[in-house]
Amino acid sequence: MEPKFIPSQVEEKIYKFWEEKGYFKAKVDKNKKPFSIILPPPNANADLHLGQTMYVYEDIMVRYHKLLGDEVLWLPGADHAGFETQYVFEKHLQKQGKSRFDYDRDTLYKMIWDFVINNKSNMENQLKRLGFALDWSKEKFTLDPDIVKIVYKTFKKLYDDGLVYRSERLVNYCTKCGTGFSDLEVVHVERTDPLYYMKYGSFILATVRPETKFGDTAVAVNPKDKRYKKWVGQEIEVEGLIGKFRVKVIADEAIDPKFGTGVAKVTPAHDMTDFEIGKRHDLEMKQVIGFDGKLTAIAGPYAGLRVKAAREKVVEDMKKKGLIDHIDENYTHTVSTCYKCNTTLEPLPIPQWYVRIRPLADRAIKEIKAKKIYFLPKRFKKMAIQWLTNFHDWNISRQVVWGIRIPAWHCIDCDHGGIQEWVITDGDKPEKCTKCQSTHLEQDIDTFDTWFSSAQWPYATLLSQSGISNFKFQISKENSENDFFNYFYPTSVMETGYDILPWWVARMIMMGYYVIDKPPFRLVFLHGLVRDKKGQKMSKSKGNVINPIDMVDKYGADALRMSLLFGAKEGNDISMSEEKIVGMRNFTNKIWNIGRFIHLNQIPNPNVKFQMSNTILKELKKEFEEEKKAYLKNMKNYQFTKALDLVYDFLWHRFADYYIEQLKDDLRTGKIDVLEVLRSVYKENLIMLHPFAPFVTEAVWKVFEGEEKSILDSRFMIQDSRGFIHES
RNA sequence: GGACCCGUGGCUCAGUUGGUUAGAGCGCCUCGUUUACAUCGAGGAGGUCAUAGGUUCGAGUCCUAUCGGGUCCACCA
Repeated sequence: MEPKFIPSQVEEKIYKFWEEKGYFKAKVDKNKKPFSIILPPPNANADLHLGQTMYVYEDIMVRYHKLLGDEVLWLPGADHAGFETQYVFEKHLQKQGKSRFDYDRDTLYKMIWDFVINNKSNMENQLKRLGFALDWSKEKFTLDPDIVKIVYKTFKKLYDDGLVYRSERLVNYCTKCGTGFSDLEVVHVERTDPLYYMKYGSFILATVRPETKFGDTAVAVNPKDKRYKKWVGQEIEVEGLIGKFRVKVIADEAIDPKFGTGVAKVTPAHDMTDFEIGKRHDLEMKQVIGFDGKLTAIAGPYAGLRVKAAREKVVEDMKKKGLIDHIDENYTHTVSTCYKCNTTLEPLPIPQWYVRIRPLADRAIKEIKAKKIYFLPKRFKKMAIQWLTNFHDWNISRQVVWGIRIPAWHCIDCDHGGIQEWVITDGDKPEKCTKCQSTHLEQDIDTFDTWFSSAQWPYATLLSQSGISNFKFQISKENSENDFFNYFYPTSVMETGYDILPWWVARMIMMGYYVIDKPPFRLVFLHGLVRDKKGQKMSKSKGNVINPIDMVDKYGADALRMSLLFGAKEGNDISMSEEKIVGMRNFTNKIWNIGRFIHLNQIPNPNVKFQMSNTILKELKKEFEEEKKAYLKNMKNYQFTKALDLVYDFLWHRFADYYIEQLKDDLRTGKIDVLEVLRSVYKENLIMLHPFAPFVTEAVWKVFEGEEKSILDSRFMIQDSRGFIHES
């Protein structure tokens, strides 16, 4: 044995050994208890970041359950990450002086496909470098044909059940990224903008968006506002920049009499509230801002200007005409921005597909309250319910090429008074329009929100394992012919960062119950965010990012893994620093050297007699039993940090610093009882440590037991109250 | 406007149903290297547990308020 543990010499060899010997492969074994986790699928085109190394919690659970003797499935996957990936790819194109508009849809899709597939193995290799005991034979990609098929079927079922509908309401649209979003992707930013009090016919009213006035189709006041009562129902004439125009005065509860002058212009095409008012009063929609972020022809001479420039010009011209009463320069309000590029989002009228959320969310809330799904830490249960309670209908259409195209076709021939007839299938192009039998059908150009497919990930991945030809997609029924699915679904644990609770976890619960009538998982275990050593968020711009693979190269996977747990509580944010990883590297070396010392001295002297009466040995055995008991209790309760802490402290500061020092001479003189106790206590500690530090424990194990042996064949031996030792 | 988290030695954090002299890692100080490990060992300094009340025989731990830091949500033009 080397005097130091050198991870780079053993890690890859050991991982390959595990894979080749099938230690990570799961199969249906009804004599064993199943334990299953679906890995949150990392973005296929991106490198792993430190946040994703937190999935080490899953590896800990997985290996722990293997050592308990359970049948374990940890299923890997990759996410096509629609909009995210397209965004990255566009940056990529920009560097070459190109843009996505230089290519047609199919070409662009093919290019992104190649880009992603080329990068996908990166992410996979990085998961392997971390030692994750994933069953690679079951890996899925969100764009695998069988997964796509399941996504289509889910969509069709939702549609058939009336839970998907098409609506022309306003969507938060990013004119730079060229797509609309769901509520969750909108980032609200506080901003100080001028509030313009402008002369508007007989009124003065306040607005931050004078450039949208060309789309005004009413003026609204609160019905209880006495000041303006007499005007309600009348039409007023307004002197505008492009001539006089007439609008109705309407009364609506949405108007706050205390805001501004209590009068508001109503622009149904560009403001969420105004849109609702417009619906209530049957107002016309005039779109002033186009999808390119420029004003439309309606704006007359201002057409073609971008929003910001248009606003400045409009204000300037209004000032000249004396239409600005005064300006409040210190008005603070919140503005919706794009989470990706920070551009101010425009509410624009685009037809999109929506999921009717209430029935799905209510079911999820009911089941969570009935404790069908548990949360750790407990506080996230409350958060999940709060989220599910506040969800609005979910816009699942994205104006993005990279993704699963929505299986909806509309008929070109029968345009019923502007309302399109849609035919939804589970993927195949329909033969003809159901209304007019026309064969002129055109597919929706939009793709699904990535989260729509990820929401189905647990059941989609497991259903697909039986092969696309014979999977059964039955609602509210047992998938009785799919053993694999029935054995591992519901999965045992969903472990992920708390930051995607609403985006992903809540939606998986909704979809899992809706499609399978069972929870997708029994327990939600949420980990915290990785921060730098000062507790600040890691970001490229701050330059405080730690690349996990660099750390693995330098200190070994075990060190990195343990540094993610050490001194942190499950679910809390964790401060990371290279110093911390160094500390854990030192521990892996300590583990190695304890083994080395025992190994070097394991030559029993036949002339020395057994001395089981040795009091230090008795003490050691007693302390070890206590350690192990506490360890198992903590592991069972998902208190992994505590379990690691226990072994760290025992092995280093008790076993090595105290007991070995005390027994050193006895060991060297070849006392077999001392050797055996030290050996067995040490080996049991290796097993306990294995979920945390799989490589060094396996490496030492092989030195002790032989190259072909694996610590993964070990089982926790538990002594019950009557003193019998058996597998747990 | 609503919700959540945090405030413990220089730094980053543990402290699970309230109970002996409040812990760890790193940092710092002193000492130690003939044969497992200097990626080591022995020893040490250092904390009014944010503040003020309250419950209790007893509170870092429960309750209330205040201050300070962070996060998330929210269609007031």
